[in-house]
Amino acid sequence: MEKHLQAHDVTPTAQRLQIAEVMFREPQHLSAEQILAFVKRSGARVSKATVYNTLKLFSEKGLVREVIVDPTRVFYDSSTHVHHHFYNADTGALTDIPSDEISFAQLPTLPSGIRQDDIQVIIRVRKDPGSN
Amino acid sequence: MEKHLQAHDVTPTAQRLQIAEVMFREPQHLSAEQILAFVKRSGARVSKATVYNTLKLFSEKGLVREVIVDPTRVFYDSSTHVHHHFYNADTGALTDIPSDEISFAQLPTLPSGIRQDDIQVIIRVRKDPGSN
DNA sequence: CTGCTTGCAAAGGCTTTGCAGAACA
DNA sequence: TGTTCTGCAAAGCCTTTGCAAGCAG
Repeated sequence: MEKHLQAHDVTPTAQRLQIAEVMFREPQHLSAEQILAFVKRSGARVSKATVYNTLKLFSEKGLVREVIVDPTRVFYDSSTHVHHHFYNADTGALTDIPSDEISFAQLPTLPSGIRQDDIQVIIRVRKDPGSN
Repeated sequence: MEKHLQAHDVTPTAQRLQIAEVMFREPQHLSAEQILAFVKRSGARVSKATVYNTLKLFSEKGLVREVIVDPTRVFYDSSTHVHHHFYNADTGALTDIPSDEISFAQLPTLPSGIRQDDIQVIIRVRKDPGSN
């Protein structure tokens, strides 16, 4: 884990390692709040500010990916490879779309001088009212 | 315009018409703040709360579409048909991807009891550092 | 009258910031 | 010793809410 951070040019401190531990123990999507709770639950002492600082640093360094899908909070995705999401508007749950279930026939060309940073497909779903 | 609101089951009040006027005079993406500024600039008296209430109502009634792409604010899109966006992370500008430039080869099947609410492709772009 | 709408100000929730102390090289 | 990192509390920003006054049918 220490090597993983260093490989991304992130100095591994105790707090960063604890946050990384939570994020990378399995592929998942967590809000800052949830990450803070998990880290504290594991017995560590980390402040909210450090969680935010660290997540920002991680996303700049390519360790995690920000998922902007809920106007009230940012989710951090521990999988950085390109993949897409279902967002359940009823429950707030964010789940991966299996990569073999979605693909593009055509993608746009970018204006010159512009680089693609990320592509995200978000399929917003909710409970079918007819199935109640 | 009045008919347009009524057709979507929205009682046309003075404030709602003024907001609709701004939103629908051309296809565009605006934040609540920007909409408030435009409405005021046009000489009307509308409160911030009413702008928020109205945009929420409009999006519930399918008159506008919320675009969640910037963690700090919601954009409202006056085009409600399915289409996708470039988001310029440097400038905050949101622009449409021409619909003939993007298409899917495959889309996922949804779990039963779940209905698709919306699908959005967001291509986040930024200035190419190599082109400076 | 009765219910919906508006507006002001206050409250709320997430995130950032200022700054002093701690940790590290 | 100098730089980076951490943490607390306060500040900031966008958005929502409470509630009284206004309006419409």
